[in-house]
Amino acid sequence: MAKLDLSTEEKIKDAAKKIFLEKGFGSATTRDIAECAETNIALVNYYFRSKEKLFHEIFRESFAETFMPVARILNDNLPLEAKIYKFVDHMTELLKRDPLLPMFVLSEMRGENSKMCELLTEMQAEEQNQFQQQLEEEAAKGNIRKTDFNQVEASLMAMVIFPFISMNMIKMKKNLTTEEFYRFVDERKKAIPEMILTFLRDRA
Amino acid sequence: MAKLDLSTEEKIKDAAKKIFLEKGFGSATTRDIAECAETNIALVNYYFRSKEKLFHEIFRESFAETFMPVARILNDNLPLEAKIYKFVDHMTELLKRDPLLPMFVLSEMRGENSKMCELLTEMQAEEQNQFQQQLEEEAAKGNIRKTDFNQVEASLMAMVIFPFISMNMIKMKKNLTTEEFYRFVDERKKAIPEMILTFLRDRA
DNA sequence: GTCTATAACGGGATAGAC
DNA sequence: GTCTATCCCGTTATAGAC
Repeated sequence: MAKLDLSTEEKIKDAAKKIFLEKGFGSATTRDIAECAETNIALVNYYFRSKEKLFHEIFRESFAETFMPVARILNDNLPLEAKIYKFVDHMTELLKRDPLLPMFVLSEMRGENSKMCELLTEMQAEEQNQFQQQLEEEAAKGNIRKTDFNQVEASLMAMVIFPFISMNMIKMKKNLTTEEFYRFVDERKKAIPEMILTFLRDRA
Repeated sequence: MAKLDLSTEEKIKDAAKKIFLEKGFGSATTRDIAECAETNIALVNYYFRSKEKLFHEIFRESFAETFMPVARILNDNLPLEAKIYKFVDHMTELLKRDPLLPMFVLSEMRGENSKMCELLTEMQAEEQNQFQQQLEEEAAKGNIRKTDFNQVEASLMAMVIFPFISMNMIKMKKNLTTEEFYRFVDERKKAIPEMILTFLRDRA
């Protein structure tokens, strides 16, 4: 059980991630986190100074270090079809490991929340949208339909991410176990690229 | 200004909806709500007994009375194409009036939250999926491709709802004002049915 | 119905011993 | 680094005057 050998700091961070992802900043308490990490409140503050600082660290790691690298697959140098399949596959696998991540990130950005927004703007300053360029070039060559890039991008992201955001609702409505839900999103690894590519290739 | 003539109870409910939708249950405080309704905490509790009771009332109204009726358009007796266009159009208009609604509903269902889940199960007990039957019939007739209904439904919902859940992120990333964002989702009223229908009609 | 005042509680943070 | 005890504040909820 390697988990028991983790440093206290790591145990607290793991616990904090679990609690924050489940409850969000507002509903999570430092007591929850301390208890879940099998220590006490004083140590949480000893290592991280405050609940807010701890939250920021979790948020940054979850978003910048976990989510963004996968999102950047769209900027890889790959043929269109392979790229879309790879993106959907990798993103789905990431979200299966961390299904609460999208809800966590997005729910903390409600109401023009200043703190998180700052974080994000600095993160994505670099972005360069190789994907947009690729779609335009393929359209110019007549290989695919001419489309509004933003619409395609939004639909792609939506189709991959949204099922995880509404996971509990889907599981309830369709009466699925977690395994069945994961089978469902695994099937989407094929269904989503199929829909997008069928649409793109149908030159209207 | 009809708003000033509202009964105190209505003013409190309106304020509560605004605050809860912005911050979620955990981060919203009764003080916020009272202040926003231009009264005091005592009156909030006088009319609604507790913060939690007030929340439940808002949640039920938002979901059952606002969201579900539009979702049920998929069970209307309409030709496939007209139905999809109507659904996307009505849902988009609903969400433009209440852009925080999906985030609100879904974020309160994290972590297998028992309270909200009960509410939802009783609500949707009736559902009968005329839409699924319709897709199967059209496929049998050879008018559209044979598909997995759950995948199509998930993609449709995702494409309509997800942009509102990630509204702040989109606005920031693409540097959009609220008006520009609304123009973006208005364009989706055409883009989404187009993608779905192109896919369905392409008999693989 | 509406307000002021306050009780009762819970949460974040810290002091200080070890 | 770790723990116990405690402070202090914000929050919910209510009692009681008007």
